[in-house]
Amino acid sequence: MEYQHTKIEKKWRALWDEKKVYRTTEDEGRPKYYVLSMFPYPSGAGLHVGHPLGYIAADIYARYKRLQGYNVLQPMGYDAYGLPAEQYAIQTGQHPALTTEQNISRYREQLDLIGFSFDWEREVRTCDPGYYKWTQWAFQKMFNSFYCYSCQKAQPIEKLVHRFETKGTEGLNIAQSEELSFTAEDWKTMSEVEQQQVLMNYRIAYLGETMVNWCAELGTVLANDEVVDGVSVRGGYPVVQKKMKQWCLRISAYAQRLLEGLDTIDWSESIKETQRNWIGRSEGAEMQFRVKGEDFEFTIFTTRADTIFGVTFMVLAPESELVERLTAPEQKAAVETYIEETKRRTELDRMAGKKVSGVFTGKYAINPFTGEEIPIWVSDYVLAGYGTGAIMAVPAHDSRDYAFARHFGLPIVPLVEGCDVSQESFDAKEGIVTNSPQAGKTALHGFSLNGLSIKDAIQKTKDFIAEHDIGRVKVNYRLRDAIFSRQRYWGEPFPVYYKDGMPQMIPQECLPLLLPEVSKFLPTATGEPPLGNATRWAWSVKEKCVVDNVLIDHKDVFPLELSTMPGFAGSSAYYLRYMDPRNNKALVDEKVDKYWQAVDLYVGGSEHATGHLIYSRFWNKFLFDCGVSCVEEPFQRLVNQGMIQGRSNFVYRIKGTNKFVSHGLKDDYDVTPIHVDINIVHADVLDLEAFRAWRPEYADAEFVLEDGKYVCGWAIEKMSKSMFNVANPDKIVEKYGADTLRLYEMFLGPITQSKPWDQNGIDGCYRFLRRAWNLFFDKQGQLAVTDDAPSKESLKTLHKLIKKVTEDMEEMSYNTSVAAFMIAVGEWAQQKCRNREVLEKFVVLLTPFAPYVCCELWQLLGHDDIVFDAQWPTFDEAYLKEDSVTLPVSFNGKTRFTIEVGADAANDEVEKMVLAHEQTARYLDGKTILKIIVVPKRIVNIVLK
RNA sequence: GCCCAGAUGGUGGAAUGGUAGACACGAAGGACUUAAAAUCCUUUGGCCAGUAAUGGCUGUGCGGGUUCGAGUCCCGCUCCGGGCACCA
Repeated sequence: MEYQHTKIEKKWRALWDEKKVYRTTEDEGRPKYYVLSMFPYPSGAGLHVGHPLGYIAADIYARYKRLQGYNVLQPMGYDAYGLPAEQYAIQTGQHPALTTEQNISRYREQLDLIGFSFDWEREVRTCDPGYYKWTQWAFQKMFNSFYCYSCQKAQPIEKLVHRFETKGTEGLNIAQSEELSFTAEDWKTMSEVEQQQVLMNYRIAYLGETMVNWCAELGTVLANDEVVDGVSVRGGYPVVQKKMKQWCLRISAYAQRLLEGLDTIDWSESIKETQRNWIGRSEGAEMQFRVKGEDFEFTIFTTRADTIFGVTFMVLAPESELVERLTAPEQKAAVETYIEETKRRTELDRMAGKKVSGVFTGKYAINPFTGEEIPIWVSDYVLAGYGTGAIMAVPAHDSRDYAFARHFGLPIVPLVEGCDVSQESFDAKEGIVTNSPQAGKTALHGFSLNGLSIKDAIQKTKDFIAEHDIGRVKVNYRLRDAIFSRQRYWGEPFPVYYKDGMPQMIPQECLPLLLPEVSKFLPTATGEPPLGNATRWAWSVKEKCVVDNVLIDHKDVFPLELSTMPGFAGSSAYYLRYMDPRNNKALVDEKVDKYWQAVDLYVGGSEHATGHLIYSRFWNKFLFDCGVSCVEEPFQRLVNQGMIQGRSNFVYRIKGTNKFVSHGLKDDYDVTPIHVDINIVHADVLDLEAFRAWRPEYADAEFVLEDGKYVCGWAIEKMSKSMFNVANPDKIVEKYGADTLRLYEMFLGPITQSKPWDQNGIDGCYRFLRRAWNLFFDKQGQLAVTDDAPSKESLKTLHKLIKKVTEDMEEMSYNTSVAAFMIAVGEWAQQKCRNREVLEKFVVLLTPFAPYVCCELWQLLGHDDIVFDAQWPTFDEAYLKEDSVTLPVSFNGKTRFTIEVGADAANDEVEKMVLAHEQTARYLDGKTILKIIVVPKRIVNIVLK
């Protein structure tokens, strides 16, 4: 029988489906394992070969775990909300739900071909009301919570209300937008709206007026991770800073836990580092500076408290509220002009220009240690959003302060022994501190840092600051709260209405609040988000929401929130929903959650490092605090698959003609390279007929060939439709089969690495499968498996293979496993091994990689059950042992002769043998042995004096 | 500027401190074939010597070091990729 992949794969696809082999249920009797691939956004272009890379790797692992006896959960779904479908809707009027639905069907078709062991009964779609009900639910829970720093967790807002009623803000240690201070009495006299406004300052999901990234082209605000280099990630449109009232998530409250959690999870160092950078923890101190001649103090943040004696000026951010307060009348005009100027410069200019600019406020601060007067300046190199928006400038030890001091001729005072600040600042945090003022000249208690290392000096200063009430030790984070509103249509609607201008949560029993139909997907005439176009908009599947005897669906009395949630909302807890996707009563049943716990292996792209992977961790920690998720970190192990790039092919048209010249001869002509569809090129050789048929303008193309062939040029580029280099998995499955595609994608190289797709290598994997198949059949095509005792060699080959593949599994170095399979099959072919025992185990080993052909072979071997229920074989070292080993013996590194010893010979045995060897005596003539090094089974080295 | 990860044949890539280049592609040669495809076999890091079997030298970005022995460990560079960035 010949290996017919099409027939086999068709047969088993139907059988798997019929027998529901991938259905997973909770089973207390078996250990669980949760494998998850990041769910895709179903784009119109369909899957290319890059997409399944991670899925295949995850699937292999899932199948391996199952063969090892684990109860494996491996679901799949769709991240269905997103901008492309909406942009498409704006252009064509096609409802995004429809486009999304079509794209999903296409994705499903493609995914089904490749033979994944997904339990499709657990499929989720973020745009499905049964799903986003729980996204809305989680949002409401965040609205109704605050973050307590003392107990390090989220708490219900009622607790805070109670606290305000009894103690006001006294001794409060919780996450907040700004520091408020009031007594219990104050609280009680506040109106309800005032109380709501106060609570907004503490809620984890809160409505805040903040600087946001506004993208005019997309008509929406964007989160920090959606903006790179001043333009939107999607579309590359310019983004400006704008103050707007928006829903935000107080993710900054979780900064420390997000940081600490990284040490408990098995993720690549680079992605952890990316998250650490993004969180940006910096330990320092806040210090108060008094303003000269006034009873007014302002606070600065510094990580270099030790440099207090080198402060020669202060700088305020232009946007800082302090600027107005700290501008002397005579400088008012100059400061205002400067601030106007900075406003006009966009974020991008500020980054690109890096021109030193600033203006003096006319006022002076008092150095709390020395009493010195320090001029206060305003400059845009200080950011309003970080720290306190004000700094103490130490030009000797900070390059930005240095540039500023040089530009404006301000003094520079070095504080580190032996440093040279004549050309540049000394930013290093190493060295011995000097130049503290002489005792007596110092304003405070003869405080001196001289002779200390910088590290010790920082600590000493911090201690001093705290003791003398000059300031306090403070940790700052770069991580900002996530802006949670988008002025778009295709997203989860907020379950929020407004009463007296204050947001109210739609009653939980009315969830989900469905996304309304709109007449058009653009903003309304009055500039409201697209949801403003809806006429009937607050409707619920269950019942109408009535408040104060008025239907909430009443625009004028209870306006609804018109923004929708961002893309990351739906993807933040989907792994929990997979555990219990049809549950109507809870996001996930407690018992079910206890069983599946968290994702054991998560596979996806590293581009989500500062987006989804942070939001999801935050979201899960919040749910953990609420007792919904039972594990604090949602993804225990993360593997980032690399990107697959495209390998484009080119033809070379001679300018002004319809004549194409082969790659090797192109230098003899004046040519234009043109991208050519890689599907009509095989092994870089162009199919001339297919090319003529490809496009009408090439119908009568002429060719200049080399060796009778047209050879195309090539280049590695991003895989994209416009470069005609998209390798389509369907086509490969058709030609070679899904098993070959799976093997080849893994064989390409380590999965974590980015690499170009090279169609040319795929034959090798196809050949391997055919050879493997042929092990089971004789020349006449009859099944030729025998029950004879296996030969020693074939067992050795087998156990070598089991060992290698099992070891590779944990590391997911599947490329070397595939190589091991190839070697084993080669060896068995040579050994003429047809032994059932050996070949059966081989089939089990190969199953995760090539499930179709293995099912077929397993059946041909006479099994009634499916190979997925087989047992992963274990290896026996005994078969791998050699009887004897040949060891090269070298003198001072040069090989002289070899000896043969037993495989498990001890070192001293080998040594004795070497010494007894007659050639040893000859070499040693007149020399002394310094040392004999025996490397077991490898080499013997004798060092001579 | 700071942080992280990497650099091995024509190509993708293998190598618990122990025979570098597994495996695959590509290339060259051969077998079968009218021919082609398919399949199979041989060779394939570089240089040198030899008719040949073979032997020698050299070789993992560059320069040092540790070691009997380094692609692997340490120090210093160069280059490429990724992250952060007037974050005080």
